[in-house]
Formats: sequence, C-alpha cells, structure tokens
Amino acid sequence: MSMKTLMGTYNQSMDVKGRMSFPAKLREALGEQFIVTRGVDGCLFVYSQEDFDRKNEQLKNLPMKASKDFQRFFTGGATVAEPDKQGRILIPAALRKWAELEKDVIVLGVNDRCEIWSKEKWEEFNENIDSDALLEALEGVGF
Amino acid sequence: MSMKTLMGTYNQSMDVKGRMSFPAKLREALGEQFIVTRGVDGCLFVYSQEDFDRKNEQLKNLPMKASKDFQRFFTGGATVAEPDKQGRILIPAALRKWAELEKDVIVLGVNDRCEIWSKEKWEEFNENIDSDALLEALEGVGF
DNA sequence: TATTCATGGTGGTAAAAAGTGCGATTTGGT
DNA sequence: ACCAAATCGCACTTTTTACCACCATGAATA
Repeated sequence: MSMKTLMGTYNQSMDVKGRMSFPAKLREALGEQFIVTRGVDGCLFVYSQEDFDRKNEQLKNLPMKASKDFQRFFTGGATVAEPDKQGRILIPAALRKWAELEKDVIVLGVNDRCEIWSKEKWEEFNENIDSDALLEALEGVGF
Repeated sequence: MSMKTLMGTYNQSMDVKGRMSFPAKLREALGEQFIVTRGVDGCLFVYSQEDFDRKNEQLKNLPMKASKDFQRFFTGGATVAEPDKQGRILIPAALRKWAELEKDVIVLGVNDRCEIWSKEKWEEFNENIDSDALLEALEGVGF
C-alpha cells in the first residue's frame, strides 16, 4: 500500500547552485531518496520511488497513442533526488529552468506527492483559489 | 462512526512562536492528535485524524484533473497538531499567515469540526450574522 | 597540447530561524 | 478559595539559510 499522507505548505529557499533543503517532515515520509519530475500547472512533482514506479506501471499499460506524450513529459523529465547530510536536494538545471525556480520556493504535501513551486507562481495560483468554488465543485463527492 | 458533537466558542491567545493552547473540552473530543487545515471564509478547520483520512481517501480516488486544486488547498494546507503537555498546538507559519492569526484567536466547535479564527475576522463575521437570512439560506435544503 | 575559464555539482560551517519543552504565574469558572 | 486551564518567559534543540572553498567537466584560447 501507500505511505503516510503527505501534507502541508513549506517555504524554502534555494542556493545559487540550485540546492534546496527539503522539508524535514516530508523527507521523513518519502524515505532516503525520491523522484522529482515535471508536474502540472508549472510546478514539479515529487514521488516516493514506489509511487513513481506505480504511476509508470499504469502509463506503460495505456495505449501508446494516448500516453506517449505524457510519458515523455513525466518519465522523461524525472530525476532521482537524494538529500545530503543537511537535508538538501539538488534540482537539476533543466528542471529549475522549466519550473522557473529561483530563490524562494514553496513545497506542498499533496496526498501521495509533493509539489515544488516558485514562490511567485504559487502565490499567483493561490490567490485565484476560491474555497467556496472548490467546495461547490466537490459537492456530489460527499464533501 | 463519528464522535461527540463539537461545540462552543473559546477565546485563546497565541504566543510569539505561533503556539496556542487548544480548549481542553475540544481536545478531549478530538483525541491525542488532530488535523488543522485551511477552511472557508478565512478560518482554519480542525478535523479528527479519522475524518481527515476519510476525506483524503475520497480525494485520492478522484481524477487528478478534477481534484488537484482542492487537494492543494485542503491537503496542502494541512498539518498534524499534537497538543503538548500543556495542551498547546503549533500553527505553522503558512497557516498563521493565511488565516491572519496574530495574538487573539477564537476557536469554535462546529459539529464534526472546529474552526480557528482571528479575533478580528470573527467579530466582523459575527456582527454581520442575520439569523433571518441564515434561515432563508436553509429553506430549500430541508431545514 | 597545455592553459584558462565558466559551469554545474559537492561538501562543510556558522548563524539565524523555527519549533519544542518546562516551570512559574495568572486567569476564570464553580 | 480552589482547581484546572491558559498564559508567559526562558532555555534548548532541530531545521534552514547563507556562505565559502573545492572538484570535475567541457569549451575556448594560446
């Protein structure tokens, strides 16, 4: 089965070489190493090795026509992240650029994944979140 | 099944590190640890671990496209609160900021959840409560 | 070919900030 | 007045930040 629910919002900062300390609480839940790849809405997704494997397994079994592009995006963009003794991970230059990460970054725990956002993007995204509208969208699923 | 009905209004205060003592009565009903996350109208919601897990389970099984925004809001805003020996819980900086919590804080028991408000916001909200209008909103839904 | 230089990645340390624990005092309800 | 709950201040620990020196690689140049 899966692991503990990832959750929470964390402010972190990146050094000039593209390393950021990954929140201790999330590190605990994800294990020794994990996978960072491209996500949706311009953020990076972070999965445990196991969950990443599981997602890939799903994708592998889909018709190529439907899944090839997403696989290039998702699997092709992936990298292994191993926190160093100080809990820092290196975000490769390509991913940094893709997600427009500079100094201030936000890390989110979202159930079975984490998300890494540039602070600017997150704030913009966040401002447009309207909790009433979200609730409405989720009526029907028993919320 | 669910637990005892949460109810009441409590005035609490937060220390400089963002800890607040959580009302003893509500603590009793919620258990050893519980979840604090973003709610509606600018307050924080507090759920028992079980209720939170149940909601998350629902969310996890929805297609990402439909649920991602709400998960960011709900799960991404969540944190485990574990009262210390003095009954205090820590509200993480991100949530404090989001709910604009400073020194004076109001805690409400509302059925299966609690709500944490900044005193100012609560008073403003409270002044604008019009019981006739409230009843009206409930026509149509069988109250 | 050997040298320089920019770039990306690694490792470590010191200090700041965030979080935690404890004890003493105050508050508020009964 | 008494007791439990809440508040406050202080010390301590962990996590994060901000630097800095170093290494490897590959491109540019003499």
